[in-house]
Amino acid sequence: MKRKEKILEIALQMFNERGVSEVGVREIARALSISVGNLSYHFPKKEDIILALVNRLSSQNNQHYQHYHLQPASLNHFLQLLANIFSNQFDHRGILIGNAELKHIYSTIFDYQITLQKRVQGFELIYQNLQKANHLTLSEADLQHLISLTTLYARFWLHEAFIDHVSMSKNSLIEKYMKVWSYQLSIFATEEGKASLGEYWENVHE
Amino acid sequence: MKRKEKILEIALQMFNERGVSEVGVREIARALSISVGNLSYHFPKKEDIILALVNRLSSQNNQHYQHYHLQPASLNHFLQLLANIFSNQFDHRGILIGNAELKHIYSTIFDYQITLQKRVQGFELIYQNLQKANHLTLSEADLQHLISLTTLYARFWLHEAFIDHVSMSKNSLIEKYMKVWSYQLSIFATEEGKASLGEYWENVHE
DNA sequence: GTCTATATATGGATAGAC
DNA sequence: GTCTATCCATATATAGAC
Repeated sequence: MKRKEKILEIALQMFNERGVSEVGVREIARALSISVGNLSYHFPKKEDIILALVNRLSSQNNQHYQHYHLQPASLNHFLQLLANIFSNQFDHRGILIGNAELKHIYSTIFDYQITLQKRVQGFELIYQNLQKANHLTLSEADLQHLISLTTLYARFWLHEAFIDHVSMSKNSLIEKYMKVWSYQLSIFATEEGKASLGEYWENVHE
Repeated sequence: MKRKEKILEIALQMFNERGVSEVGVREIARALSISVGNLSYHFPKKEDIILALVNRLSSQNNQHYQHYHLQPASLNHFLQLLANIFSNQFDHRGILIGNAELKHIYSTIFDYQITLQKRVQGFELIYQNLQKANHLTLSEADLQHLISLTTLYARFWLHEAFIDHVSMSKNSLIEKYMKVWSYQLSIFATEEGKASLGEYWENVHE
């Protein structure tokens, strides 16, 4: 089992550096000092490697969501959740960006439409609870708007970051994109909510 | 010259349907009823085809920007500009989505950082003029926020659309994503600005 | 589990005749 | 401009020794 994990680790590193389509199975095997045959024993197809990495990303994100819901709803905690997800996405950037096979892979793992629905419903629940906690003030239209923008932003900030700001560090990038979203949330935040956003940024800069 | 254009037209159509990486030069040649050698005569590398399509997209978008600036600044005209750009992007979706080579292509055509700067400055100018025209009320922070979100949204709505809503028609998709952005603009719009947004949607539904 | 070797397929790119 | 034929690289997949 150790070997499979090592393969995933090295493969992800190479995908991150050069992109999925630019990395061949021979190169992965060489980087691991094993043979192609051996690699094929563990992951018969290259897609199986990507699949395993996608699953890992997905399950890690789910853990972050679950952890969030154990806490009282607050914009501070919500930003922490986003930062964790952003960090996780960054670490898997190789398989999330410019990956033509990804769509096909998603359709093989699960019903993608259901995944999307769950994502939307997840943010809906979070925002509704933030409203109940008196951190946000949202009309129904505001809520739907925020959900639409959130689902897009939380997925594609990484694409822009990776294309436009290659030279920036992981932490700088996450901070940059978190600040934009924090600002967007502050538009709909109560005074209590704004204070909670402030708490997040105080903790970040310690 | 006729032949080159025909190649671009068919290639783009195939890229849109199946993605750049899934379409081979042999298939393009077959669809055109010419030989691979002949195709290579016009475009020595597959990348040259993509490059030509990227340039076409870029120059068409520039024309839309120029046309916008000939008109008085208004949110109505700005939405029209966005709709034109969205439409153009949709038509070139094959080369904009899931295209691992795109980043490399951009770096070969021009200094990409300068292109980015121009894009940001372009939106800055547009928003500043909309403020002068009394359609938007923006603090400096609002302005920067809106620019950040715009540059991201105007590029990646297409990715989300293509991944999540494959079955929707071009017009429905553009309307869906335009509505979200219209709502975002309305947050910062004056009464006059909101009326101008309303004008746009009246004309759309005629 | 791991190796070497090889079969098979497919993709991009090119050489040279017409 | 257009063709045919071929080269070269890479991916999957498998056989069989250790």
